[in-house]
Amino acid sequence: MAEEELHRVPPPLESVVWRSSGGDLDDGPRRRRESMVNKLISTVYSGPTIGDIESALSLSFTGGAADQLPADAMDNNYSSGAGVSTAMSVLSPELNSSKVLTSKMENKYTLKMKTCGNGGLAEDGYKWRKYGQKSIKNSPNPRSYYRCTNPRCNAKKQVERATDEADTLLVTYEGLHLHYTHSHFLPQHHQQQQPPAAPAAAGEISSTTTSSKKPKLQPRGGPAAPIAIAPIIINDEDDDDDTPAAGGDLDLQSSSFLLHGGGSSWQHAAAAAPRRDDGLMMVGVFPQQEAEGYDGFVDHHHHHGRRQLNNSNGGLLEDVVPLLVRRPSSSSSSSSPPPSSVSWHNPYIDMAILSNIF
DNA sequence: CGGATTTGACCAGCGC
DNA sequence: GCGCTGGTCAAATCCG
Repeated sequence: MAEEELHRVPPPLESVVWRSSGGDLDDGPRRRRESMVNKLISTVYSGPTIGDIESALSLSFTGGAADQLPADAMDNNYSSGAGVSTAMSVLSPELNSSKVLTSKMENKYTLKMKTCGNGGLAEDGYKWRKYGQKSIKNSPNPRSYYRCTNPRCNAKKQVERATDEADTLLVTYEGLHLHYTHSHFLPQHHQQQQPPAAPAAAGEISSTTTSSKKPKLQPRGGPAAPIAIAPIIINDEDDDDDTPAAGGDLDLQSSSFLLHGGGSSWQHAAAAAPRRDDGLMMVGVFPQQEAEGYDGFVDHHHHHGRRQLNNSNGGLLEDVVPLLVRRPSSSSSSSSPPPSSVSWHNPYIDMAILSNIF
């Protein structure tokens, strides 16, 4: 099927993970931001949520703080290095507030993603099974329906091409993943065998996880190249038991992650992948609506004894930003620099968003 | 041979 | 009530 030819592996990501606002912040904003970041930090990803991001961003970026971001970071084509750029965009207002896309279902949000020429798709760390496809009225492109293969997970997603932008995909996620991303279960030693060069690693991932016909995150026959997809792994300075997460201590190689405070009530949290000629680029994360019934939600597979961050809005962070952002494994929790000025060098990251689309 | 995908059928919700 | 539409089911098919 032609639609499956598009499947691919996420492109390599550039280093700089978190852009500070230039390092000249007042102590107040800095403290607030550090507080925010610390809040986000825990040793093991324990399911921070959209609400976490939103609250965190509101602490750090409201009051015009976003203006303090580097100009390039404010640009849709934020560039963090030569040959690397990331992009974030806001869905058109009608789409953002679309009643069509807004479901009664909570935790439903849409990713607007842009393919970059290779016709490929990034993985999102989860394994999906297609269970239907429908032609949608007034749309030349069919909509595909996917369900998470995890039996205890009711997460679903719908994928369709944007009618106005041939290279743009609209991926609507619905429901919560009650488990780690697929890659989280990869043997740690696999992940530690990650080659130091992220681009090469990404290439290997691409070659090993992409087949000519039915590329899959984890092709049958076992895990291929170690994939470091991930929710944001946050380290809590106050938490000494900085034991490795399920995914192990991953060196973040060539990663790029950016939380961007939006101007609206919704703070867009986007994991920005570098643009690559043959890559796929996620251009935005847009919740359909604020979820309301997931207060107290705890993913028992995530917390590992760690506190569950406030989850007022529901929606696992990994659903929104399926990234693994973890400081280099060599760093201990006690010696790690304050995350507020996170600039991890040689970090490894593997962003994955889409899978099994067209 | 087992698992994933395809695809027509079926069902529910909604508007008229 | 009827028709339209979107979402899901499930048998057939495909593929490694």
